[in-house]
Amino acid sequence: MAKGTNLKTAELEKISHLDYFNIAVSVDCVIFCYEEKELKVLVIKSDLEEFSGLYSLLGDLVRPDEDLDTASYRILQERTGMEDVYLEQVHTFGSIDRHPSGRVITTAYYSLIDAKHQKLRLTNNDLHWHPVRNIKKMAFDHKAILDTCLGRLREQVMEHPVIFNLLPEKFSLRELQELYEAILSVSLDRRNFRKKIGIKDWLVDLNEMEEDVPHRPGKLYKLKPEFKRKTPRRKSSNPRPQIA
Amino acid sequence: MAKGTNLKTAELEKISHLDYFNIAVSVDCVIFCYEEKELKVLVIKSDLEEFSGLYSLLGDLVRPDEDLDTASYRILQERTGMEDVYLEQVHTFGSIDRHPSGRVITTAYYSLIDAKHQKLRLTNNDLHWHPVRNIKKMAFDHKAILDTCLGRLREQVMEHPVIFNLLPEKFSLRELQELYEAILSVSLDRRNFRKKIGIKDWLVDLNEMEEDVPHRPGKLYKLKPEFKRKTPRRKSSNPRPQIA
DNA sequence: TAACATTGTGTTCTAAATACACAATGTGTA
DNA sequence: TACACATTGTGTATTTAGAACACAATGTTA
Repeated sequence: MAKGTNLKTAELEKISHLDYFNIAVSVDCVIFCYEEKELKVLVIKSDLEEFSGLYSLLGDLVRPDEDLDTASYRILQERTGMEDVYLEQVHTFGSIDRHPSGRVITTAYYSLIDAKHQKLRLTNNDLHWHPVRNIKKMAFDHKAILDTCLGRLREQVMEHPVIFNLLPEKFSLRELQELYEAILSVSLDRRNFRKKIGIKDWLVDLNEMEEDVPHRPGKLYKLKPEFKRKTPRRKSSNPRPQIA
Repeated sequence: MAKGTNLKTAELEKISHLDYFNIAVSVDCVIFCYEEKELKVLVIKSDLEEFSGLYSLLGDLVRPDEDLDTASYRILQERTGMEDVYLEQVHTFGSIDRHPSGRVITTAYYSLIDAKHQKLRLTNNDLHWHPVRNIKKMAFDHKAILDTCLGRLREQVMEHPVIFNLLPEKFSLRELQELYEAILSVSLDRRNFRKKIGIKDWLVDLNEMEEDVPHRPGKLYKLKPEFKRKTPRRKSSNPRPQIA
């Protein structure tokens, strides 16, 4: 092993039934939605004795014939019935003792979906949307995974038009602002918020109005199509410098 | 597997010698240093037929009894002889066919070290520092790993005092600016650069001057001790909002 | 002692962030 | 039918950060 991952085929075969392969690989998905003015995450009751009563994230072992992105996409599809979702890898958690049954490393993804479009397989009623801010404790290291993904979401939200994956096609600026406030746990000045969103030039004015609201209706907007990217953004390796 | 990673011990044992464990887990380290006014990366000649003549990053399989972080730290120590290094996880690469000899997923870390303090095990003379901007092609998917890590480094450099891990304890503002310029591939205005660094309040003026320079010597500075963090920063999950 | 390379420093202009108030519109209800 | 209510839509003044830009002083080398 002295030369890194430059394993020769023979070497690889020699060790392939030894300890080196006794690490299982899984993915876990932090699937966010926005419902009742709250950021929620899809969780399921843990069926391990050790974690009885606690919730866990949705995950699965990675199959030998699928890559990590495919595995997380599969989980998302199985659970939400949705085809076209925003999904991004965040971090890999690999502590020795993170899984009580053996050595399992897991790669965490976060996903943003529109609550209205999802059709949960709720036949299994352990599966449900849980408000993120109420969650204190989870099975495994899933609370740490959730926190890390929430941190990443908060970073992304400032700079990239990802948040729209949580909203229906048409939305008012009030709904958008409430969503930012829910994710960031802050309150924002309405005029400044509108100015800033305006500068970003992400939205199209649909010339339609809200309906069925018990107050003066607001204009409806949608995201400009060129910003609808469901696949993970590619990080430019040549960003505009911010230093001097 | 329908309940994610909630594997019961029995389930785990049942599958533990089946295909699910036929995925090997490795780490790869993108170890940067700054030498001769260039950003360099530590590489080694690939010893696979398929990649003859190409360089690869330093990596190794993760041992069943070590964390991912521990594994990458071990590689770093083995190769550079250094004890106290900056190391941060970046991304996990899991394409099915990324390794010609079998299914190997790898978690990439990047590391920043001071070229002067390192004692390379150069007995193996395939191992060397290679200028990052010359590298066009590498073994495996290592060029993509390098690019991703360089992208992360560029992001970090703007906001966090990580760059100082590439410099000796004492440095001049010119050296610091040249390092920023090397990493970001831009040229910066000297007065604006100094103003911006001043605002950040990262440095201590040592009241010492450069020596042995063929021109007017500049003042020497060092990083304030409270910013010396070798361990990965913890991402706050409650950042200051930048929206409105 | 002159040419050279580099240090150290400040102002103006522009862009973005923040703080803040009032008239207009549609709904619900007395 | 008119009033209370909730919310929309809009602009200015202040502060803060970024960008562009020039010149005298210092130490080295030839």
